[in-house]
Amino acid sequence: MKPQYREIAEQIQAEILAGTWPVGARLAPEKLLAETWHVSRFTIREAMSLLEERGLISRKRRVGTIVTSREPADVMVQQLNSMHELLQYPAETRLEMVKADVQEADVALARLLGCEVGTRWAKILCIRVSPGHPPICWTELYVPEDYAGLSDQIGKNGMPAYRLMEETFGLFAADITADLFASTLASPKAQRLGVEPGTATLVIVRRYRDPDGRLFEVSVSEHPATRFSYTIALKRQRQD
Amino acid sequence: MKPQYREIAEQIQAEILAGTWPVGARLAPEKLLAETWHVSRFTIREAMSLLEERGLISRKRRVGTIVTSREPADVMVQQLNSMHELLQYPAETRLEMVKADVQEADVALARLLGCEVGTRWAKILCIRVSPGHPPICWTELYVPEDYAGLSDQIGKNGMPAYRLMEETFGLFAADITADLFASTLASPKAQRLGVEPGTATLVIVRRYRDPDGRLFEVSVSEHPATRFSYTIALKRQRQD
DNA sequence: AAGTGGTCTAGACCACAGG
DNA sequence: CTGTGGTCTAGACCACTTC
Repeated sequence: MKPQYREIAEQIQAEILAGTWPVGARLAPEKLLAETWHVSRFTIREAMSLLEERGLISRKRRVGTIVTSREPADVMVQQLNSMHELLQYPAETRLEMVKADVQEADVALARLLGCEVGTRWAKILCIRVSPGHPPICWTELYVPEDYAGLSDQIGKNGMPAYRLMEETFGLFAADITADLFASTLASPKAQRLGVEPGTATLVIVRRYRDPDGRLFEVSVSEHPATRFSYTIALKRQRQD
Repeated sequence: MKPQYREIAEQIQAEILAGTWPVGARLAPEKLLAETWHVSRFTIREAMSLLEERGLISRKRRVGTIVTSREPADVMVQQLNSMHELLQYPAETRLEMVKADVQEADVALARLLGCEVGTRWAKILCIRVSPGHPPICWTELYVPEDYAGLSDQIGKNGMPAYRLMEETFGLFAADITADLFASTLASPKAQRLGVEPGTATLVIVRRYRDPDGRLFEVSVSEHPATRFSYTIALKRQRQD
């Protein structure tokens, strides 16, 4: 037997899809809906929670319930036991610093980082190594000049750089984006990694932002082909 | 003012972390917890919902509430308005079929597809084109032999292949994984795409499984460098 | 038979956005 | 001031699992 709140959610969802309540419209208050459907407000609230989960409505205290979308969002969930899985490097690998300096963002760097031209960034060059294996990748870390002290911490406890930033400077990575594309490896880096210049590489640009959207770290990693692959696993839920 | 159910959830979470209730232990029934905390069962249930969301407990009707993890899972959510965003090809692009045949999985193919050696698969070769632009990528689709009829549908309505599979054969892609790595492009494909053989490419292998875990489509796409990049955006929530 | 979480009722008070 | 969703109480019945 299907619970009432599911039944009610489905019917309201159908009505939203049919356009009975267009996007932007305000639904009747919960109390009134309860009377209309001849159920208690509790049951209505359970139904509303379902619709909210699906991204169809937005509920605001003292304001009301607004229709925000006509069709349920297709929600894909990636669940990680720890953020480390986002990085996907084996635990025994370590980041080794090669060189650190400070530079002003020119047009090219500003585009890469997604920042303003002229801002000053600490640039930390590293390689990721694994005992008994060839190096995994070449990594360039960019952090705002104020956080240049990060370079002293690289490789500590095997922690990834963004975690060091969180611990050292009290930041929180609330929003992470990763861009992945193919390129070829320039000569000095190729030498460091022990491969031919011009080798195909997987480039991953990761950008870390705090809860206010401020960019506080960008890492650019170049992985020679065959040494690394990146996996994304997503689950999709049926809506009903 | 923090609601009571949040307060209670936090304290129980702290106790789980401290090991007061180890993984596998059963929490007191909701009714008893309500008495212990001097609140109604509703408030306890709200608290339990929070803990369940965080993956700390599992609730089963007529059985009880079991501790399933000591620390909250770091939940990263990728929300897509439609599954098409997973594919990330502009809407005006289209898949064009080049050739279709059937082949038996040898060791190499079985490894690529993540299937058993000896199973038979329809192999459909395609290129993804965009009007007025050079081709975007070379795509090889593999589907179980029973679904070989898919090849007649390729490019229809501009729908991605997995959607055609869903519509045509009543399947549902509940679980999708994507592997990304760099490679170089072999000669015949390079010619088709109008680039030099040996050009660096981004390879994306996508595997689609139905709710029972059965693999029903694998696509292998090779994107010449500079023509395509893949973006992942994740949000992380603080657990209190 | 006893005990469990899921569902549901019929109330209540609150703080504050909006007219 | 009114109306709103968020929080909360104190009950209830159910279907099924476990004893």
